[in-house]
Amino acid sequence: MTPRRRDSATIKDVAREAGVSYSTVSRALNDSPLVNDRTKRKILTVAKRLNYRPNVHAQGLARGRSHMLGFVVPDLRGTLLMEVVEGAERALAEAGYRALLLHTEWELEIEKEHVEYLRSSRIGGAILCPIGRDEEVPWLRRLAREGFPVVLVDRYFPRLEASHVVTDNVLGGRLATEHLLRREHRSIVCLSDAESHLVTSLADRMQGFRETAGEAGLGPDQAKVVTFDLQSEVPREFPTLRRLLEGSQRPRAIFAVNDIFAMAVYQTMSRMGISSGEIDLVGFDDARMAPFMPLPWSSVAQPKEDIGRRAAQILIEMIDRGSGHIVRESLPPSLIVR
Amino acid sequence: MTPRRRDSATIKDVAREAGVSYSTVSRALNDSPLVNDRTKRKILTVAKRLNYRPNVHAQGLARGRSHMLGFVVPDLRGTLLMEVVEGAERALAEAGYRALLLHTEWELEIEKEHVEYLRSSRIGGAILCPIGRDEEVPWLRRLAREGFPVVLVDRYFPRLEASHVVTDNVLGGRLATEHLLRREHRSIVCLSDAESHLVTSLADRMQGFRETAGEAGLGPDQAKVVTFDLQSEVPREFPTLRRLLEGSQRPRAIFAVNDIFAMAVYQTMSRMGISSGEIDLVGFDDARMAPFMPLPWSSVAQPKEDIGRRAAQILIEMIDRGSGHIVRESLPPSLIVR
DNA sequence: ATCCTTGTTGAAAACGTTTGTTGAAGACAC
DNA sequence: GTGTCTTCAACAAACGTTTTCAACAAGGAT
Repeated sequence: MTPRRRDSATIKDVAREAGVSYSTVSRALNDSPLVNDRTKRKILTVAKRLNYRPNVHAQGLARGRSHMLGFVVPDLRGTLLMEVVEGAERALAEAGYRALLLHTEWELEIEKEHVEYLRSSRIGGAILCPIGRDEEVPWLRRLAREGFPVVLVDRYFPRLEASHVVTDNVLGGRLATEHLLRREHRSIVCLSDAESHLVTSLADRMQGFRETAGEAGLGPDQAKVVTFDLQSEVPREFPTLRRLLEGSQRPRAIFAVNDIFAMAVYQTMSRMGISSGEIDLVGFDDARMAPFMPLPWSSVAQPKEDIGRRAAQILIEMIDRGSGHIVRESLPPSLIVR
Repeated sequence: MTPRRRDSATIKDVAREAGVSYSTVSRALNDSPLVNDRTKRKILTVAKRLNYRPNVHAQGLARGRSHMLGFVVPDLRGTLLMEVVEGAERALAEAGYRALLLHTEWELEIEKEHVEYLRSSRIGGAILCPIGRDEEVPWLRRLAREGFPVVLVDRYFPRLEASHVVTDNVLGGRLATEHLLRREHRSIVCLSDAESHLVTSLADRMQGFRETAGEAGLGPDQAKVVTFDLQSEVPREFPTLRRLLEGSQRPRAIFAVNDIFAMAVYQTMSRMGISSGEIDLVGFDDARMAPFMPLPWSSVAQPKEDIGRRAAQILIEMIDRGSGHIVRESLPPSLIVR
């Protein structure tokens, strides 16, 4: 082999310099109790002087696992994942782990590739936000079955044996609805996505809405659900919303299951000349743009960073303890009143 | 060593199964010309059948370099970096590279740690968005000097021997100003940050503004620069802006050097009851929330994804070619008129 | 004295690749 | 036949760690 530029001191350099064998150096660096304190101190001094840093590949090879993890996310453009990733990265960094960031671009095929890559590259574990709907996740199932440490965020599959951390979306829907009830509304519209039954988080928010409205004695007419499909609406015109807001008996209280919808409502109101005082609007997600709006609306804030942080903690726990113990957590959201 | 669970077939399993030595398998997998085509095909078939995937750590160790790179960014909350990272990740993934995401949290000390980590862990290279102001970057300088492949994004240091990819901010300032001039304004206010002289991107935008205004014959009174410090303003009240917009001789054309400032202007106008038709506002960054505003303003859009993509390409080039060739690129922004 | 501890160290075998070197077999010219 | 070239495959030595095992010394109990 051609000699390579030596990037950094190795364990052998330290050993030679300190006058001990390199196994002793390894032990000293890993703070093993098998090495004398004086020797340990000497070795650490030498290591620092030589600016020794371990070769992660050699460590990964010898240990059979590494301190590298993976994030697999569709993308970061939504209102949630960027902060989740940041929170997780923060917690991981504190524990000495690093994570690869892999985007699936909302493609099942790419997701599968990334997951396979993680498995085969002896990466320690992963935090996933899968795009698959429930049952179309054979590789996820395989992953879990084979004991690869995985934590799902923002999504859960009831029948999948894997840890997850999500927002308590039922509670979120409840908070939003209670807020509107507290303001004396006896008739509330819940604005949701046409495909909400496929997305557990949205379905849960609506369930919270229905439960709370029901408990308050609101009938089906007073607690209506209106769905629309943001993609298929005429760009930026939202005919569905115009229809909803037309006429004098327009709703006075709207719970939008996410802030993108709330934004659409707000924009439509503004276009139709409806003053923002006329309708009580509650969104969900506490999107970054929300507080910047001229007349910001209230929103249910997800504990985004905490989701990431908890997911990281759980993952690290699984790795360090080698436990296959499954943890399912729903973190409580909070209502931001504006 | 305790026997470990065998995660995946190794090169030796393939060799045994195919009836050849494992060095031949390695060569076949790397498509070396030193192995017969028939043998190669057979080996590839067996490898696929056994679901062989190389162990990245072993490869990294043997090759002395890896296909893992690093992103080092302050955070992703701004208007730019998230998309840059996405664009870069996309380009890297296509080329078979993966990247660790490391946040510096705007702390010099953490940045230094991350950079040191990358260097010592034999990572292949990195895309950096450093927080340091110009000369306080000794470790960056060291990195470049030692030939570690690095590409800077969104920032450049004139005296640093390192590649970078940035937006052509001078051109951006020019586009914004020309837009306002085209709309017959003979008096324009440029709203900038109090610390803009420390940030090359903002300084460049202002330079573009001054140049263009000067060429159009606007005097200092007609092309004023107003600076304010978003952090220190009374939260959400922006007294500086109120003062600016008070009175009948308020500016009719404002170029805000970023969309956060544009948002602040918009919000203040709204609070003061100034109709949005009264002032022509141009922002910078094309922030995600901009198009959602009830009356969106125009903005200079940075080629965010392209910055990431180009940075990735340059980095890969440096790594694959082993060339220390320095590439400095300014990508042109474009004006989004709304 | 012998035999166990206990504490500390070193030698050496992994971990799964890449790659320089060697050698075998066949082709071809003499 | 012998010699030289090619083509291909096997051998073996790295890469930098971790970890098992054996070794040795010092001390205490028998």
